[in-house]
Amino acid sequence: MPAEAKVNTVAKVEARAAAPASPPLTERQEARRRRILHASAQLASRGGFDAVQMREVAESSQVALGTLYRYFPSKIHLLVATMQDQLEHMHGTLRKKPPQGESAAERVAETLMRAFRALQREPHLADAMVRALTFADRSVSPEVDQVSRQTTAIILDAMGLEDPTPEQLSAVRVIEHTWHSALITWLSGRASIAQVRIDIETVCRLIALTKPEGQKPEGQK
Amino acid sequence: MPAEAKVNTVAKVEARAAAPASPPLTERQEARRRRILHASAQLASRGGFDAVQMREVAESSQVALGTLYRYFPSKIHLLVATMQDQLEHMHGTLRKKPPQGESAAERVAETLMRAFRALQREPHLADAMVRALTFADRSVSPEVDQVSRQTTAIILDAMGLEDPTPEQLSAVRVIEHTWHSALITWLSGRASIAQVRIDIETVCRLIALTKPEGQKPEGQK
DNA sequence: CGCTAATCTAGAACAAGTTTCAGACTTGAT
DNA sequence: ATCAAGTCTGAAACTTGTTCTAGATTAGCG
Repeated sequence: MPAEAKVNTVAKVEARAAAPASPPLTERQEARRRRILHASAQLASRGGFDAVQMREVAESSQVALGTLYRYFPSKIHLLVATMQDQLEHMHGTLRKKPPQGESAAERVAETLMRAFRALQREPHLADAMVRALTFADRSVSPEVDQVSRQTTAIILDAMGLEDPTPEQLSAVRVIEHTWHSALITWLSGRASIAQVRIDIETVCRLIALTKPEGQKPEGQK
Repeated sequence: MPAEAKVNTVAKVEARAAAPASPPLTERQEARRRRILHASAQLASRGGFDAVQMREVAESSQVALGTLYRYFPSKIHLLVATMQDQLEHMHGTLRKKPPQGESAAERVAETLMRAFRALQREPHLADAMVRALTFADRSVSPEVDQVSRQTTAIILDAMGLEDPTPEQLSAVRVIEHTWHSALITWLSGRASIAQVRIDIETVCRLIALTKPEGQKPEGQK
């Protein structure tokens, strides 16, 4: 079925007519790219950020070092792309069984906790991806932004919103901030799993505050 | 006995804020340490994280490379210590002119925005410190924790709280998460200064939610 | 097919963080 | 003053991310 567009991490950022922005990849190139991402995720799963060594990735994916750098201009780019990959997969998984909570806040918290549990199964991989994400400098902005958009989409999905208000988008941004930072404190051993849950639940309360005026917060108490 | 006391885990220095009184450091050692931190901040101010090169720090502070590593076991340790230094200074500054807002939320937001403005004056230094902070792994946990405690203290100061409830501490943790993560998005050019302000103001609204029930939220609306 | 440009490969080379080592220097105790 | 233990220095070595080069392959095109 040709309808299967390349959902790949290669941003479908078309649009520019004149710009040679998105080169169509050959079969073999697409295969190389997949091998590289697979090797990256595999090495990351073993030993986290430090275990993803460019020479090893190149060898594992049977590609020359120079080629690896042609596909991903830095280790950070590679790991952020790996995260894009995983995020897509997770978004798909989450879509299949939407959260059950009554309020938007509950659903978002449930969704994030589900994602958190998935990360706990591969803590080293989580380490590599999250560290890369927060360490990324300006040269990786487009890719990091893409990850951010994907995360936003997941949260908005959980909220069940079509077109959020600016206020709601602010709340979502703050939730993302908390999510990333809480993950970091967990990964570096400074916060327990329980504490991450509390932080997520706490920040999700913000959602109730941003409801369009007519609605009253669906809180408990 | 030992000559110049063991500097090894110089970092495990008690939680004492700015106590040059108790450390087991010689005069000359204290001076070395200060030279190193000064060189670190200076180089960071010029070119950010990348400009802080251990060989340069060593040369600038007139210390052998091996000695630098004895004082700060890694570049990350060094930069986190630099941040501790700067934070102390900032806490002192903030104490002198406490924020004016009526509500706790307003005061915290004002305080963080003041800190943010200070960081904007030395964006490269901010880059070096914040990147180091979020990139730090478990081996730097004690030092990062110290920075976190200091930040918590600043926020609680702004709230005017003596003994916060667990709920309030959760809110403060979420505010810190947002603060760090928002800084990162700003440093990497993915968020504007205005957006950081909005995020800070948004998350500070959480404070009103965590008041012990007796008290009415001090906002109007 | 034959050509040209782009891509890929192997490997060396470079850069910066980190480690190691022998020898000179300090310090505090005897 | 002397000595043992701990510290500092200078320099080299090692590690891993990144860049560069020359030659082999591949892709697209007339």
